[in-house]
Amino acid sequence: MKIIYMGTPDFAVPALKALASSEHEVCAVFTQPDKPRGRKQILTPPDVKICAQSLDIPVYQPDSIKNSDALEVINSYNPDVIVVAAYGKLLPKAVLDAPKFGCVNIHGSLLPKYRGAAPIQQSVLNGDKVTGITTMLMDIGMDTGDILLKKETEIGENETSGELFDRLALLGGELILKTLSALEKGEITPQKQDEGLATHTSKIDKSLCPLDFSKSAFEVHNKVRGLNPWPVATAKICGKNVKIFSTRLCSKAGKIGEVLSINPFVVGCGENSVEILELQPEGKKRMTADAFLAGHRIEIGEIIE
RNA sequence: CGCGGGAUAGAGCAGCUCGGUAGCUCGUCGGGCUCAUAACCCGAAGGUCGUCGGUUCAAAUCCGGCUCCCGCAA
Repeated sequence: MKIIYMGTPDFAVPALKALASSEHEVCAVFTQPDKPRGRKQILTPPDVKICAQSLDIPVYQPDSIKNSDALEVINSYNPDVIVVAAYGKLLPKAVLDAPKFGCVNIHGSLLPKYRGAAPIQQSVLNGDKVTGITTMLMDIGMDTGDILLKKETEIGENETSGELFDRLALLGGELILKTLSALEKGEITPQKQDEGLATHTSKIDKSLCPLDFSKSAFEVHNKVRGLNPWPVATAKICGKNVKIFSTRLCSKAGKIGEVLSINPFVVGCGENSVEILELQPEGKKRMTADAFLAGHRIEIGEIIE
């Protein structure tokens, strides 16, 4: 099939690669405009653009996909299908209707659960045991289109959003190939989503970062995993903001926020406790809890916020 | 010139105001204790104090330039 691919971050790269090395033809890639990133605000191209360029696929970065120019470009390629993965913009009806097979989205959850912006982080934040990838025929709504195929995967007890992202991105690549070949042969009957089961996720935001040790250890641990690698959960230790990169569940019991042990570094929660493994004080580099404690006099019984 | 923290032994920190012997915790190595140990005791090795220059009898410390790392904001 002749494909136009739309995607932006690293999550969308494996599927693009999978398509490019398949029997299908990726004739053009749409991605978000380069954006300033990092401390120096350097203009950085999206990962999908870098990948597309290395594959010698033409790249388009319109500010808006809603104007007629974009539609003209799309029509000029006369695509059989548009594949969308974390593109970052809603597509207008004219674009949805342009390709013969419509627009197929690769979504990082088992729809209709977790429609919207951050399904992968949300599944980790909620401590789900299972998640997956869904391919669906896009319609006007936010992830409301008819479902084509699903692929489940288990979430590890200590798996971070970043790790899950990487795995799901690869699964997405596999699933989109299956989806397209089945779609082409007419072997798929699109399934309506069950609106009664639908849930929606909003964007992840830094206001989620501060840890609340009055919550159960499970919830604290899920927050640490779910916000890694971005924006990363934080706690106040020795009066400073400290990012908490990784934790492990621990069954010791103690007061909320109380340091229960120094080696390992265990902090009491509302229920049970968590062992802090890796952290980063503001202005410092990321380090193990061991290293941090070597230079900071923290006593057993001290309270952390 | 967006705001701010930082660079000292393999790791993490103190020392800098007030210039004068390189310090702490951990790790490493050796020894001891112990049925045993990641526990405890004794000892040792390991640092051009980021870099270049200035002031000074004397600079980790005071002054100026440079490089690199990081947090916030975006």
